[in-house]
Amino acid sequence: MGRHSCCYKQKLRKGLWSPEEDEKLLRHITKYGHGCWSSVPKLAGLQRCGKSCRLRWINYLRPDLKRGTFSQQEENLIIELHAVLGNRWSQIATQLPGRTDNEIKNLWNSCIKKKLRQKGIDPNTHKPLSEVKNGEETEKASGGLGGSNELNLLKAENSKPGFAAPEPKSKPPLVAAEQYPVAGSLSSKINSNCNNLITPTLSKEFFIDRFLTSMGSSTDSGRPSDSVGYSLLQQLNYGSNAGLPVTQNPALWFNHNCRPFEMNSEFISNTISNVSSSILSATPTGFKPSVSLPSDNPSFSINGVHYWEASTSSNNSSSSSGELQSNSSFFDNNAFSWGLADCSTSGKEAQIHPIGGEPEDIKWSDYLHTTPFQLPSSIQNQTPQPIYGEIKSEMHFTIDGSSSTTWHQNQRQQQPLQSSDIYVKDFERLAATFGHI
DNA sequence: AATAACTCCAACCGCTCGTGA
DNA sequence: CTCACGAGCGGTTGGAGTTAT
Repeated sequence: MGRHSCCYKQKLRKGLWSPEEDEKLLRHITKYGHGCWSSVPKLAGLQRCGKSCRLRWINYLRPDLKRGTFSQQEENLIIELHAVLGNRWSQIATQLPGRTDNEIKNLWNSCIKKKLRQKGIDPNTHKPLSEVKNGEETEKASGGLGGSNELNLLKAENSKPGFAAPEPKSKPPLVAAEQYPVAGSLSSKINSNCNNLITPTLSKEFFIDRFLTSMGSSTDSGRPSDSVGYSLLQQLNYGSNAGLPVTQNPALWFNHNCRPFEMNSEFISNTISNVSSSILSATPTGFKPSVSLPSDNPSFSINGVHYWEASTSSNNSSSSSGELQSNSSFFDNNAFSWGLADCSTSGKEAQIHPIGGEPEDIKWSDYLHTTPFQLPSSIQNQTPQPIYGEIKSEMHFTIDGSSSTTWHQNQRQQQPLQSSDIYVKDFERLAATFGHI
């Protein structure tokens, strides 16, 4: 394919961006917005292609970027999301406000992968390495689909007319419950639920895949694609294993595109408002299917089917499948610490440490259980910094380029935002994602 | 001190998808 | 329907910085 057409027209600069270029791009976008990216370099007076400008803006200049090293919690979230989403970096990035897909991808490739391998976990499949090896041998021996009954069944099922196979860009890996207690509980739960609802033979990967595919199509139609929604599915406990009145008709749960409840942002947001003790104090209106969410009633209904909301027990992530699940987000459950070394430290300094206990380790449950009017005082008192001032203060460059060395050093010494600032942004993003801002 | 090896990450490349003519 | 174009995504690379020898 070669260079993009725009790059042929004139000799365009490549490589690292200079402070002057950053300044030009920042100034232009601040003033006019980016509009059509291909016209940005021309209008901003840059010898770059639009694509390069876009990338620079998204990955570096954008004002809402969180800078600095990834927290342990962020790392854990990435691992967990990767277990579910695979290499869908952009989707993973949507769950880490202020982080870019590129940043996450780099972290994964340079750091997390290595750590997982050291822990004996295959980063691609999230299974124990020994198991993966055995699996590969089995696959070689059987030839093709690895001799998996689930996969063979899936193959057979997919060959039926009108039963389109999921075709994700990159197939989400299997989730090893024993490795990731929380993610494992997710998949086993959806597996359990799907098995009960549809057929005991279809694999959990199949449903996860299909669900993710449908979530992907949500993105396509302008709605947020969101694994929080996915987690909420789990938390909703809409399966028969809880002794709930569920239909045996799978179509009510997954349509042929496997879009549960025609889940949309309104649904998710209202679900959150229920699950999180009315974080957004929203009255559910105008979404379908109907979800009635009386705030003072520990139950809710979807399409007329009534469900009971379990009491929150954030400490028990290993509750048996027969119990009502915690209604807190699975992100709450920090029981899934693998004791990975902190990426922010060098190999020498790397230490195994548990998650939690750090002041900045605010939990998703803190989002969900804190209304916008009841934010922690540290957050309430936080005065948002002027976004562009923030960028400039970090750059410290001069127009004449005389301090480019300093500028480059500063690039490497990006200071993390105040955690409370970060979480305010996180909260805003969460709310925005779910359509309440 | 020199330099080889390694790490990290910004940026590029190739591709797909969506949209409008 | 087809084509052209732009946006966006994920994989890969190049180079700057760091560490080891």
